[in-house]
Amino acid sequence: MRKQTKISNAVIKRLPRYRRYLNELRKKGVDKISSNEFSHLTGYTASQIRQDLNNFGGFGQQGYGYSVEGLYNEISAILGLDKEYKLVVVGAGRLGQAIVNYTYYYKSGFVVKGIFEIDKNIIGKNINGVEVMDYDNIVEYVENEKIDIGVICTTRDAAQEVADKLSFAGVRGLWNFAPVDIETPAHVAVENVHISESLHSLVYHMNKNDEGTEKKSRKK
Amino acid sequence: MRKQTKISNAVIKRLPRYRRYLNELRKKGVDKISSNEFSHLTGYTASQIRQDLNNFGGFGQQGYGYSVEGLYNEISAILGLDKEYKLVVVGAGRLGQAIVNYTYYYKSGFVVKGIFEIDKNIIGKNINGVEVMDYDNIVEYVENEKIDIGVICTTRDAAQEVADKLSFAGVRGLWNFAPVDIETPAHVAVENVHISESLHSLVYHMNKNDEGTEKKSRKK
DNA sequence: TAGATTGTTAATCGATTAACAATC
DNA sequence: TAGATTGTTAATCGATTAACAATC
Repeated sequence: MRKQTKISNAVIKRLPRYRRYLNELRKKGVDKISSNEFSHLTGYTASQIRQDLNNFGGFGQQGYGYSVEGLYNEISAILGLDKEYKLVVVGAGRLGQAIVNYTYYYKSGFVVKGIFEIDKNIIGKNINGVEVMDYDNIVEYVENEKIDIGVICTTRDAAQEVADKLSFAGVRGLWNFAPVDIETPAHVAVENVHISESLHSLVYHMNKNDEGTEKKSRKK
Repeated sequence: MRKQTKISNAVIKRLPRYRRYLNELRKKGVDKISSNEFSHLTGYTASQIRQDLNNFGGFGQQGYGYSVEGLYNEISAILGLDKEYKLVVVGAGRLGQAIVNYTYYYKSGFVVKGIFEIDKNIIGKNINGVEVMDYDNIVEYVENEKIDIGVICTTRDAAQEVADKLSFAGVRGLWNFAPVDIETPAHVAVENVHISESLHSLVYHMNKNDEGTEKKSRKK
């Protein structure tokens, strides 16, 4: 069904970014864009944009460009963002709460069905309209509610065990925020988000910027 | 001073990961490791590990391997994680709170000095021991306290303006969580963290996993 | 010393960019 | 039609892997 079976991950990582810019154009009422204009906007070369898109099909029209709305929809479909996904969050700490909140506001298509906790003091409470439930009941819940994605907002030490439980219960994907690399069976996709690593790389670039410019670094 | 002036970003992005694994080894009391053993642990090839490290110097010893503690310290120094950084967070919503919390627990070397808000109802409160201050006073504060890093936890629409203000006030780096790509002057480093993009890529891989396996996807 | 493992050069692989014919 | 811009092939560039001599 696909033109090629193997599409490189570098390409996949660019699609959400293309989509984000297309969404903004769409909201501004722009209805067509050329790869060249899109290049200026996104910072990717026109060649790369066309190359990337043509992994999935010819979405443009020669002499005209791409339909903003059309391309937005195509990319959404490629990523699977034209469907709805049910999530559970494990861990009701500030990070878990932020994710619930974030998903609630920004992400149509993603519905947080429940938050699971081991702390009995929090169980039964309500975060942004989502019930905090007992972690002991998570397997049953995930099975019954046919949950698609588990979001891991636990400590590092608990994360792999939670991942195993969720995989066993039948989730199709894990979105992990604990600072470990989670391992999953082949049929369960996983995305390990290491927020602190981006901070480390920021610090590296900060210090590199300053190299040899110590004198003029801070005005006043 | 550096062996090469230009080290590729791909290399830099791997360093925090190396460092994380080294830290775990260190805590377990392991004191030496070969590139081959480290390869099994991290998933990178031994060749790549040695290649990466030799961008910065010869940290190993032939016939022996690398000192875990020593390499951990070297990588920390390369990244600049042997110094302290003062941060301010802009936006005291759940995301801002989560970052304060996160930084508080996980990240020695990063001190959140203040959180800035426009909402008068929140100003004056206290989050994890950090005072919520009036956004109107941010430039003065950043200048006086010599803040290194600004963390942007605002809405998309406010983000660039906040970035401009912080850059003007003299921060050396911006860690941006708003769903836009922030632009900064050349002397201000920036890391745009797009959490939702990792969710999109997770969804792609989830659906790809399921392709042609619809029949056997969910047991029971 | 012999064995092990690094540091480093050379070979391969993959991803990006350039070029241009196809076509709207 | 002429002009513009895509889709796609070919060329280039960079990053990863393999190989091995240096050396602890």
